[in-house]
Amino acid sequence: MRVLKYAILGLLIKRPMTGYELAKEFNFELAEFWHASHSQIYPELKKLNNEGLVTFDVEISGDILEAKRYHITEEGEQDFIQWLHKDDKIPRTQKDVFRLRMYFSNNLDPQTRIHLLENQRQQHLKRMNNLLKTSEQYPEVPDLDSDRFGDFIVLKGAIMRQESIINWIDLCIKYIQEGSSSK
Amino acid sequence: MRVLKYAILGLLIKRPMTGYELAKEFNFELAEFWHASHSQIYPELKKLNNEGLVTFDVEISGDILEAKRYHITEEGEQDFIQWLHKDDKIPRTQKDVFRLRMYFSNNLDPQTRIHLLENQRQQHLKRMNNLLKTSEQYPEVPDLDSDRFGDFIVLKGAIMRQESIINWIDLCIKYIQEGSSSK
DNA sequence: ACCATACATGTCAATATATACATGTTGATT
DNA sequence: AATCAACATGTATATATTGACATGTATGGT
Repeated sequence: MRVLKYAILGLLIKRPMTGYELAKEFNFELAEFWHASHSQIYPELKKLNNEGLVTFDVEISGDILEAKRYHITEEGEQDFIQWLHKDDKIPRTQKDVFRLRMYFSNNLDPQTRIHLLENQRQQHLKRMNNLLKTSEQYPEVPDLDSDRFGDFIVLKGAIMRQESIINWIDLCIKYIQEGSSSK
Repeated sequence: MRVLKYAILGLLIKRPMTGYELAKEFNFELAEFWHASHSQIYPELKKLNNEGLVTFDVEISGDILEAKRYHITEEGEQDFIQWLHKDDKIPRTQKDVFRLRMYFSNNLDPQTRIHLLENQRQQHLKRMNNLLKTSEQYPEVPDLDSDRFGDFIVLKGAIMRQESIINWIDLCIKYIQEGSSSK
C-alpha cells in the first residue's frame, strides 16, 4: 500500500524538507500514529524522485555539508490528493503485545498480573500527561484549512485513546483484586 | 522479539493444536490484538520443533489426510512462562493509516472529510456490535485461573477501545461541521 | 455422481521495518 | 583546543508480514 510514500508526500506539501527533517517529524507530531526511521526514508525519497513525485535542491551549510531539500511536484501532489480521498477498511488487527500477554494471563499469579498492569498504567499515565501538555498549544480549534487542524484532531484522538487504555487497565486491576480476594 | 513464538506457545498451553487450528485462533478470539497467517505459522512451528519447545504427533483423518498435532514441551512451557512475566515498554507508535489520513485532512474539503469519517464510523459501529454480541457469552467475570479470563479482559478492552474511537470520530465530525458552517 | 466447504500443509516473492554499521560537518560551549 | 549535540546522508542485515502459488483430502448435502 506504500503508506510511507504518502506520509512523506503529505509532509512535503506543508513545506519542502530534508530527509533529516522528515525523520524528525515522525518523532514528534505524527509519532502517535506513524513512524519511519531514516533508513527507510532516504531510499523512499530516492524512489519518489525516480518516479517524478519529488525533486530536490542541494543546500550547503558552512563550507561543504550538503543537504537535499525535497519539494513535491505537481504530479506528486495530484497522486497524494487522490490517495487522501480513499476510504480505509478498518484493520481487523491492531497488534498489541501487552494485550496478547494479558490474553494469556491466567498463567500468572494475581500479584504478578497486577504488577504488570500497574507498570503499564504508569507508562500510559506519563504519556497522557505529555499529550495533555502538548494540547495546551491549542486553546481553541484551529481553522479547518490550517495545517494545524490535522495535528489537533489526531492529538485529541491520542488523548481519548490514552484515557480508554487507562480505564481498561483499572478495570482489569479491579477484576483481579475482586477475583483473588474472594478465594 | 519473536512475539509469534510466544503467541503459539501460549495457545498450545491451552491445548495441543494443529497448524491449521492455530491459524483459526488468530482469526477469532485473538484477532483484535494479534494475527498471523498459515504462511508464518508453519515455518515457526518447524523452528519451535527444532528448538525443542514443541513436539508433534501425526494424526490421520479418513484414509490418508495427515495432521500434525503440536504439543508444548516442558522446556517450551518454562520459556513461555518466563516471557509472560516481562514488562512491556509501551510502543511510541501504533500505526493507523486512517489517522495519518486525518492528520493531512486540511487538504480535503469538509464534505469529503465527513464522508471519510462517516464511513469509518459505520465500520467501527458494526465491529462494536459484533464485540457486544460476543460479550454476551460472559454474563459474569470468569474465574481468574480459567483460560476464559484472558479472552474476557481483552474483549472488554476491545469494546472500550471501539467506544473511544467512535467518540473520537463523532468529535471530529462535530469540529468539521462547526468549522465549515461559521464561514 | 457432483459440488462446495472445511481441513490440512507447505513454499516463494515482495514489501516493510528495525537495528546496526558507516561516515562526516557545523556550531556552541568549555 | 577539545568536546558534545545536532545536522546530514547513506548502506547492510535480519526479521516480520502479506499475498500468491501449489497441492491435495474429507465430509455433507443435493
